[in-house]
Amino acid sequence: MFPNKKIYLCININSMMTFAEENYLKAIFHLELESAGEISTNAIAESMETKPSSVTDMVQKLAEKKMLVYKRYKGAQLTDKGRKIAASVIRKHRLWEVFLVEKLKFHWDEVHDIAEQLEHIQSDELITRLDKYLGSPDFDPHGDPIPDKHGVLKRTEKKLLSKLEKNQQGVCVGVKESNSEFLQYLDKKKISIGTKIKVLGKEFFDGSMVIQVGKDQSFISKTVADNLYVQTQ
Amino acid sequence: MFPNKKIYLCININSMMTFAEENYLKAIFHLELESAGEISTNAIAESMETKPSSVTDMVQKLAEKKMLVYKRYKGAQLTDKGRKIAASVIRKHRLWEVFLVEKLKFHWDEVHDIAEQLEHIQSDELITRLDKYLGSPDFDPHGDPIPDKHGVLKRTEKKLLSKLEKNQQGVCVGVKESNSEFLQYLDKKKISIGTKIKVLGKEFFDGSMVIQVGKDQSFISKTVADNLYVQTQ
DNA sequence: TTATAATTTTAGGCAAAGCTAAAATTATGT
DNA sequence: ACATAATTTTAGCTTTGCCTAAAATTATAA
Repeated sequence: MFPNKKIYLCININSMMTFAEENYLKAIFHLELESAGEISTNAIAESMETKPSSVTDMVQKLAEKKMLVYKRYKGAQLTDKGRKIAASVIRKHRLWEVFLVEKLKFHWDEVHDIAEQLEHIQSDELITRLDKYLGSPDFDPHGDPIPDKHGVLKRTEKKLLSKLEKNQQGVCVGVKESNSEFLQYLDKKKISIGTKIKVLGKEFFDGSMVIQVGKDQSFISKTVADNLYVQTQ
Repeated sequence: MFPNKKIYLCININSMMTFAEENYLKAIFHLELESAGEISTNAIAESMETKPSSVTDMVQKLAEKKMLVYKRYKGAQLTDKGRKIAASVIRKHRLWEVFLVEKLKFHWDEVHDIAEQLEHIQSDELITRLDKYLGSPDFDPHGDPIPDKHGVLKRTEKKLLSKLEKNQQGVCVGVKESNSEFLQYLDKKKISIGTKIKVLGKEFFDGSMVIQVGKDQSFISKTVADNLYVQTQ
C-alpha cells in the first residue's frame, strides 16, 4: 500500500528536508541577509555553484512545500517556515564549528567543509545537548552569530577593526579572510575570538594602529586591521 | 562566512562512497561476522529492510567497484578493499556513539539512530581527532569493539554474565537488549561499561547470582545476568 | 522604440537508488 | 526425478537532483 515503510520514521514532517533542499534554503537565507526582496534564480545559482535551471526546479519544489514564495521570472522569498528551517541548519553548522575548534582543536579555517556535512544531521535532542555541552555559545569561530533555537539570528554590529577610532574598543569576533599564515600571526599576537582589543593610536597616513591586547601593546598594519572583525557593544 | 564553496575534498578515490553504498558494505560486513562464505541476496535484503531486487542492483555495482566479489545466484563476499571501508564506517559509528554517551550524556539506547547518520561524515582528520578526544576507546557504549584505524576489529570474547561460573570475573562491556528500566536498574546497582564484576556465587536452580561490584556485593536474577555482556580477558 | 543582451524557464536526458512484476535459476519433498 | 517452492535476477518504472539546449521573458541601449 505504502511503497516504503521507512517513511513512518519521520515524525516531524517539517524537518523532512533533503540535504539539497536544506542547502537551498540556507543559501537563500544568506542572500536575503545581503539584499532584501526577491532573490533571483541567478543569484542562487551563483552562490550554490549550480545552474539556473536547476535552481528553477528546486525553487518550484520548495514553493510547493510552502518553504518560499516564488513568482516566475521574479525570484524567491523565504516564508517563515522556510526561514526557520534555514536558520536551524545554520545554527547546527555553527554549533558544530564551535565543537570542532573548541573541543577537537581544529583551526578556524579547517572546519567549514566538515560542518557543511554535520549541519544536516537530524536530531533536535542532539543539538540541544551539543549547545549545552558547548556552553550555549553566541558566536561561531569565525565570529558569526549562532541563531537561537527559535531561529532568531541576533544581527550584530560586526565591524572591521580598521573602522575603530582612537580609544574605541571591541571584542574580536572573527576574520574576514582566513589563511594559515594570518591565523598564525594572530596566535603570535595573542589575538583570538573573544579577545578584547583597544585602539591606543591610529596613524593617519597608513592606517596602522597601536592596540592594547590584554596587558600588552601591539603594532599592527592596516592590512591586518582590515581583516579583523570586532564587535563594539 | 564562506557561503558555498563546493570543495572537492575527496582525496581518496576509494572512499568516494555514497551513503547507500556504505550501508550495504556495513550490512554485509556484519553478516560475514555471523556466517562465513558468500552472503545471500535475501540475507542482505532482510538485514537492510529492503527488497532482494534492490540488493542485486547494488551488489552488482559494488562488484564493479571491486568492493566485493559477486557471483549470480551465489551471493557476495567483501574484498579487502570493501571490508576496510565497512570497518571504517563501523569505527566511525561506534566512536560517535561513545561521544554521544560520554560527552553529551545520552543513554546507551538513544544513540543508534544519530550515529547511523554521523557514521557517513567524510573526514579522516575528524575521526583521528575524535578518537584522540575520546581517549581512543576500545569499545562502544553497547560493549561492541571499535575497529582500529586500519580496519582491524579485535574479535573479543564477549559473553553473557550468566555464562560465568563461581569465582570467574569479567568487565562489563554491554547489554544485550537495552531499555530504560534496565539501564536505570544497572545505574542503581552501580554497573556500567567498564565495571569489573566477579561472580561470588551462582544458584543452580534459578541461575541467580551473587556478584561483587567494586566493594559492594549484589544479588541479581538470571534475567539480569542473561542480559549483560562481560569480557573475560 | 526596437534590436540585442541578459535572465529565466521549459523540455528532455542522465545517474542513483529504490520499487513491482515477471522470468530465470536453484533447492526441496515425496 | 520431477513438480513445486524458494530464491535471485531482469526489465521496466519512479523520484530526486542535476545537466544541456532551446524557448520565453525581461532588461538595456542606441
